[in-house]
Amino acid sequence: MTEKKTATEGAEKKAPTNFIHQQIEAELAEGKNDGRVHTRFPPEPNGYLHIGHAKSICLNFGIAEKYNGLTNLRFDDTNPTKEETEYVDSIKADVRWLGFDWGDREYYASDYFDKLYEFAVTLINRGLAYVDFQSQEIISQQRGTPQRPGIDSPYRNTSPEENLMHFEKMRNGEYDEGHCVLRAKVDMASPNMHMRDPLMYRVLKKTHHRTGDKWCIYPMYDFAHGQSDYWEGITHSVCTLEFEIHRPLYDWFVDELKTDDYRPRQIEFSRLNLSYTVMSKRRLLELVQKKYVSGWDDPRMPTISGLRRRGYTPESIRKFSERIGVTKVDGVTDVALLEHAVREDLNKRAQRVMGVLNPLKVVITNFPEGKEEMNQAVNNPEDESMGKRSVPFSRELYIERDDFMEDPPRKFFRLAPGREVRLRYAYFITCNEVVKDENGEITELRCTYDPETKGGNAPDGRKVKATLHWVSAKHAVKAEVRLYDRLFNDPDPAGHKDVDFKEFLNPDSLTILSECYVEPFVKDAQPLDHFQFERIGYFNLDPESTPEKMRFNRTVSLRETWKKM
RNA sequence: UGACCCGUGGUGUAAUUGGCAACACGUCUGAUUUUGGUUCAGAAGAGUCCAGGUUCGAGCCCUGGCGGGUCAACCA
Repeated sequence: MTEKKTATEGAEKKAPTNFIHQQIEAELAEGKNDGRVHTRFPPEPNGYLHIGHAKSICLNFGIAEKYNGLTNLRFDDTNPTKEETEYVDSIKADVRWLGFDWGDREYYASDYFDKLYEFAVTLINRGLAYVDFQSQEIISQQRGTPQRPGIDSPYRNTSPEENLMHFEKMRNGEYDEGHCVLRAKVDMASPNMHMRDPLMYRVLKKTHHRTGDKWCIYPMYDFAHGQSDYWEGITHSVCTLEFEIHRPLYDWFVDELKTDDYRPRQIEFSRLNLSYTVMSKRRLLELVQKKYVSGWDDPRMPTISGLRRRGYTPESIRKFSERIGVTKVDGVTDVALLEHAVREDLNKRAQRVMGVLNPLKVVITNFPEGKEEMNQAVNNPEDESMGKRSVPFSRELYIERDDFMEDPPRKFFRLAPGREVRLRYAYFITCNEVVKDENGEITELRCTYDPETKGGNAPDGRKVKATLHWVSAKHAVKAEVRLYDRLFNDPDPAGHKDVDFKEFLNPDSLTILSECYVEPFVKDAQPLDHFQFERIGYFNLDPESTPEKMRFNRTVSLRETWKKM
């Protein structure tokens, strides 16, 4: 239930300072905005949120928390051809799951369509906007290149009256899609392409997920975003680097709108790139649509929903976001940092349990047939309050195939012929016989146990070099376990100019083990419950798991310092 | 041939705003251990893209290079 906590709980008020915090503090010192700090998280509802968004969410809500401000959730829904309520719902669920609360400040760019329209009319009246009837190609040509200035559109000096009439007609649906657009009259010679008379409105005869068929013209993002921030009283518009070049345009629009000194200040930071994965919504959408993964919440996806299903906790994601910091340098963050964050979190909270992934049968020849014993096991050595549980022991067990070697190398100190090891929380056992089938495959181990070592300690003080996990064959729950590996083989799959990122898909990113045995304790587990399978890794119960066929996802393996040679 | 942004160990960040480069991850030792986990102790690894300049002193300031990124969607 700790996952229900809001991010504002906890006492770590001294969050690491970054350049954005520094700028805010400098402004606060100047008394800007009357000391008010107000941020926003502005996703477009055209896809699911990913870990990169989590960074932004943590940053924005973190700023508000640190400086006693507020954060709005605003959907930038200016393009009805790509946006859907399914995405709106998933985004809200993900932000909440991460532990953040936007109160009643849930906004939509579409809330401002009327005001935006009025503002466009104002700009037309001021001679700062005009309707252009040229084709997309011509407009694009006239815009020039970054190196060469653009040239004026022949419609650039149409009178406000005429523009008004045309704009009205656009709104009334009298012009077809693509027939004309409304453009801002800024500067066709600007070195900044975005200032070369950018589009404000286009005709789109599409039904909008919120405004229905009320409009057949829709504002461009660039014409809506800055004003939305302004109307919401946002003081700091934090966004990613690629919008840096848009900033002068946003400022230009807001300067035409504002009535006093207040203007949102945009600050850009570098988006998160994680090694061995892709982070653009376009590519993630492609993976989903072309079925390279099972969906947006496939546990291999870097989406919030994927990470959740994989077994990541909100706390671990927030901790990760905090640790990677915020800068303008764009690089690639090693997934190892993310993995460390979950391990650290899960180590402290995950219920320990024994589960055998690749079973090898063990018969304890001197243990009476039909006899059963219960052993006490610690639920979490990191948290005594989690108590203990009983684990059944009997004559026939399963151990991990990897924990036995017939001809072990020097550094292998698990079970081998003639060798004694400890079964965790149970007894010392010694392997006496290796049973094989006609192919030479080991099918069973015959061992003896030492009754004196009950609980796992020898009264004579003798030691064993290894402790194995095990499960009683008769009592075990059979389960399916899904092992996940990185989705791509390349550290930067999207970073190759001539090779499609899908070329780097890892064919072994999912391994399904259908015959695993877990101790009966997990029977009552609920979807998403976290466990540590001792000596193996962290797992959680998949939402599609059923009591008849339990399914676990491996979140991350335990750190493994022993390397097989 | 343009404009803007960025360059600190392998990776992500820090450096009291000009004072002998710090932290985390990762890696490698060793100790402890009924999880080859955790924990603990320790080590290696950058002299801050390069070259000049200012200064008693530069990762921080200036100049010029070099390298990387972004920008020419009726996408956001």
